[in-house]
Amino acid sequence: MSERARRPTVKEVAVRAGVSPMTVSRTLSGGLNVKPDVQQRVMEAVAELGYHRNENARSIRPGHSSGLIGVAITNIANPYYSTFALGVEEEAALTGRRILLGNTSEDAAREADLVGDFLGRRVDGLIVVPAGTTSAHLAHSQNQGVPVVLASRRIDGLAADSVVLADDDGAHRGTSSLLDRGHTRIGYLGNALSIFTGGRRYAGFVRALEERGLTVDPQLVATNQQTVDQAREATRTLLDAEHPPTAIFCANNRNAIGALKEISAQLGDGTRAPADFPEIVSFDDFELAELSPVPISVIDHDPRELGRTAARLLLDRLDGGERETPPRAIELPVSLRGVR
Amino acid sequence: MSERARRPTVKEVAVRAGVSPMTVSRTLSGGLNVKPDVQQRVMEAVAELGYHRNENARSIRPGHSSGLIGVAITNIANPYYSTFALGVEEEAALTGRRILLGNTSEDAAREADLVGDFLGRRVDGLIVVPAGTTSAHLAHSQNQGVPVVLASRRIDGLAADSVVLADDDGAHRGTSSLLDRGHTRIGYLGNALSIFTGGRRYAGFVRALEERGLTVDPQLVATNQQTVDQAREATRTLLDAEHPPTAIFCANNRNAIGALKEISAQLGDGTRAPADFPEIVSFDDFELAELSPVPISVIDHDPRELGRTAARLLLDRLDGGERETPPRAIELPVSLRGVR
DNA sequence: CTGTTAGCGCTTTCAA
DNA sequence: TTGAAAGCGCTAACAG
Repeated sequence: MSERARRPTVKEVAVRAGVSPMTVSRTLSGGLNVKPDVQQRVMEAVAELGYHRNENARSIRPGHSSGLIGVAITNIANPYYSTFALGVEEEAALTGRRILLGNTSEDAAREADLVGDFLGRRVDGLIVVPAGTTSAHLAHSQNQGVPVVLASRRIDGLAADSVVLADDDGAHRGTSSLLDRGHTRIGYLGNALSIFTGGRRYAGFVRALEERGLTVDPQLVATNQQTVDQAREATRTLLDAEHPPTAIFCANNRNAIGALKEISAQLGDGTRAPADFPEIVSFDDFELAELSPVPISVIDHDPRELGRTAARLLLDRLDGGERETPPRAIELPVSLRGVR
Repeated sequence: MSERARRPTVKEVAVRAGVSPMTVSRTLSGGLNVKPDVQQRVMEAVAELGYHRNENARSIRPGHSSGLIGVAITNIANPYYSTFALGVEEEAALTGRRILLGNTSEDAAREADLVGDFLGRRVDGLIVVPAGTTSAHLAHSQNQGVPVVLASRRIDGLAADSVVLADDDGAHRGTSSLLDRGHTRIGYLGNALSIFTGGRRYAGFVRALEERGLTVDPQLVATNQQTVDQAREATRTLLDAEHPPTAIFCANNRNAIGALKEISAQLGDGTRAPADFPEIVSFDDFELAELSPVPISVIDHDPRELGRTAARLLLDRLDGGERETPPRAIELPVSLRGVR
């Protein structure tokens, strides 16, 4: 590809500038105690050779860190998480740090692998949307002085900083708003109850019903949809039931979108009107919710801010005085918003 | 956070296992020429200490590489690019490599910074959705033996592998389909023509019109929308014109979504029917397109596959025999699909 | 089968 | 203001 397919080192820069490697190093770290004209020469050599300090070599020296933050996400392709990642990236970039990104596909074993790999790469810290409920790998990271921040989901028994949403409150308010509008048969579509958000949102849903003296009809509850297609399938089952719900609470955007797709498809045959279909409440806003053929409200929150907050918690531990403080558990508020 | 906030090294593992560092190293690299029982002891020490090889230290040794791929994307939060990133991540993970992710926000200077940083971290290669038309930083990367793959957009004058979409063909087919249905006043919403995809898609649009003896009406063309809100604004202008278009070609999902949002909002006042609004063709499929109040077709393609292809091109250079072959330019086909 | 030596690229410490 | 030495964690190459 080129005559010189090697990356220059301090030594080469030094030779070219006619100085010692130390002078190059000093110049590159601010130029303290280096004569201006020498600095000049060094910088020229750097430019001519296209030299970049080897950060990996630097990071193995005592005291130095890698400037890397490991981010383990369950599904990068979900706009919610990718926006989250953007928030992390932005905040990390402010401190000159970079993001090492890994996708866990909601698989705890993969997550553990990933964390091990991240530790091997000497990340300064970890931001994790945990896929499982085991925390050995994360506790291990902390034991080695690599702080962990949990985002969106917490893990019982792991003393780590965390940012989560007001899942219970949001689900409660969303469900209550449906009850206020007179609904009594309310369906529930969500991810597994064993997942932190799944369990909490379901709890809020149930609490709202029980406050009004209603009990949950198991026929109307489906809680294992991870993808839009699965959600759509579950919606079909709900709609085809003998007594279909008049409203559906969707615990996340995957499920809400699946529901809308199914409703829209069934409307397509022209035999029924939008009023024949349940109204929707979705935990998570999403693009084009306003095109819904049925009334929809969303429990809104800002994934980017979630990412920023997670990053700030971590950076506090790394750069701030928060080395040894007890874990902080932040719960970000959500807001209920009628979309149509 | 813990008593032992230090990361163990080979040496400590060696001491604990009662062997030399070399034996630890050998055991960890497959155990060739190490007695099984010694391996056993080493692995126990590794587990007890929670040891992870320092990849940064390994990577500075001659011949060894960092196992990192730098990915520079213009906007991670765009579902299109995050799905692209997923494709890259998946393919990279197959070779044990990780993704170093940076967001350029469509800013060429930031991209150059990012690339410099990536080189400093000794990435094995770079996958870039270029934000600008300058390529010095990328050529520089290649000169140092760090291959570059361009995705979605190419840069004139840079001899690098690339995967792009059949932009011209897709836009041509989409526009032609509108013409086939009798439209003659077709609006155009897109990103800047100076952006690779923007220019190519516009060219396909124009070509389709000209083939039918039509010329472009500048009043109906808006080409500087980067965000959904900007697209919505541009749509309003188009719809409010004296002779609004009867169809709109949207050059990407941001613009299509903005158009749908504006149309949906204007429908909300109840004074007009869907038939009063233009039909849409969108380059890029997107979630919930089928909820469109007006007929819509999409020019469909798979961003995940784009990511995978980009990664494969890069990995070929890294692991395969493709070190010195001339650049390969791949153009992925797209398909026109009526959504509603 | 195992250990010693040396050196990757860099920078802290010490000496000049 | 500059340089030489030493060592960060790791592992080829060479002994044994």
